[in-house]
Amino acid sequence: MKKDDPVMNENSQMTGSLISDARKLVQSYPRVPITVDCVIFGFDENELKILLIRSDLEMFRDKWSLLGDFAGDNELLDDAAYRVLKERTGMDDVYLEQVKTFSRPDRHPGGRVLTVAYCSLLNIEHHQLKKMDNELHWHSVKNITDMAFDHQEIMDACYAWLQKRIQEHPLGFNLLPEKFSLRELQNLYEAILDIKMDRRNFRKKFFAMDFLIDTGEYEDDVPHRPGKLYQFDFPKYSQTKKKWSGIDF
Amino acid sequence: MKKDDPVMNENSQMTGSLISDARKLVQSYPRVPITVDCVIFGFDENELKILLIRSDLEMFRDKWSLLGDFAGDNELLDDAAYRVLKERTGMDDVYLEQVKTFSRPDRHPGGRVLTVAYCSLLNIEHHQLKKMDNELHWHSVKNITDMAFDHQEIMDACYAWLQKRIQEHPLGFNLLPEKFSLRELQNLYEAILDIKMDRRNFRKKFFAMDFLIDTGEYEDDVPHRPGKLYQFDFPKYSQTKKKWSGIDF
DNA sequence: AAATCATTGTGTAAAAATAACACTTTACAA
DNA sequence: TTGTAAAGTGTTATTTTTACACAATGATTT
Repeated sequence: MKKDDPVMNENSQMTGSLISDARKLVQSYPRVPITVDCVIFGFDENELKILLIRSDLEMFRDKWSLLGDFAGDNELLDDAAYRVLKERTGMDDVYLEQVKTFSRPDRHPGGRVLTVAYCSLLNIEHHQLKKMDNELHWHSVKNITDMAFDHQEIMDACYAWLQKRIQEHPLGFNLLPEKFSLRELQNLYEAILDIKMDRRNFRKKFFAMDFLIDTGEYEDDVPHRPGKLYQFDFPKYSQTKKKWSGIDF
Repeated sequence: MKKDDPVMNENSQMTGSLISDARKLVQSYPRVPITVDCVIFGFDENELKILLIRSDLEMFRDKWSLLGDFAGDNELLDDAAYRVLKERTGMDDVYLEQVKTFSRPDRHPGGRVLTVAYCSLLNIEHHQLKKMDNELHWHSVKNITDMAFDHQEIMDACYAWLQKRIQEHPLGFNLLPEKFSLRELQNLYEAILDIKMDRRNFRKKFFAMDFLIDTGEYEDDVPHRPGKLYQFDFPKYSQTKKKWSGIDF
């Protein structure tokens, strides 16, 4: 690839000569095992939760692990992450986004494994823990310790990503039921951002955005005055392309 | 890894059994060639530029390519990206950040190659194009067509990333000389965001942030009243941890 | 030396967004 | 019927953002 590269070979790029056999070039590259790891967030009892499984590695015997798997041959990373989600939660159509790739050579005890972290948000109520998977549990994000591999670092990165992202994009709704009260929505933001917000200003803000549809329905099962239930108007939102412009460090 | 996985093997995870040989497990994973690709931005003549090289693949004979290389065995991806930068630009200490990983199986004609995109910002004046690399050129971001591989997509992703990032973090200064005038700074923002800004408000904004150090020096070589030169106070900035909180879709 | 030119540098007022803050209403439970 | 817990609602002060115009400066030209 460059003149002084020790691993240079006949297929490497050289000024002035073109490579005709792309396949041969690619075959000369080192190959690395790739996994995807999903940081699956849920929201329950006013706490942000994350879905973890006990590590299946002897050396991480009592540690918790993100849900992941290797990427299959010719499998898109997004597809691999969806596959993991489907296998573990039984859910389709889950919010999923790539966050960051981690490459520390010593991050896996079995040798170099590169992992691509995904952040996923789902409604915890739609998800039935499989009985067979009794090592699969929801954990309060605040109480997590003892994670396998570099999964703490990955989780931290995804959590920070979520905190930022939720303020600029309407993804939080994926953590709630389709119909939700404003109180639930505010609890969600307060839990994720770990701050308290003024209830009146919070409502004003969301009503002003004008993406909440009043369903006409009310909360049920609450031991006090029930609140109205709303839906987020995703179609309207996606038509409304917002211009972003405001420098602020 | 899961009960119904067709590629399951003796090392796969199974409920209730622990894997003792991590190395063997990892060896069972498919391996993929990994590259890094650097989207190197520069700023010159009030335009945002990107550093490209002619593709060395026969089939992309007349196309432009990002600067990249495969990741070496046990090489951190960040290190690989720094290495590419150093080799191509001769520069150290360049701003660099991972943006996104691209995995389309058909993105490389030589077979599956995963690439991790990095965004890099440098002061174009500090960089001398090597004579030997006469296929290495700065291109105005607005005029780029005919890129090899999926490099247009990668560039677009990095450009969008930059537009967003520059509004929230002080990275733009990496594109300017150490000492710069407010006019240069504004031109930079206007070029990157592709908008016009009010000069007075722009100044007010930056002065209010209070991270600009007045060097006491003035522009030179301008055919009109010279502007003051400023430096960005990175140390002060990094001590000032800003709290981010404002929902806005 | 004077005039011209291009750009720097500066302030204010109106508008919009945000933050602070308290009481009445409602449904359920006792 | 009363008590309780949360829903629902409006105003004011503060801050931030926007819009907008003219005098000062240094270099260049005449």
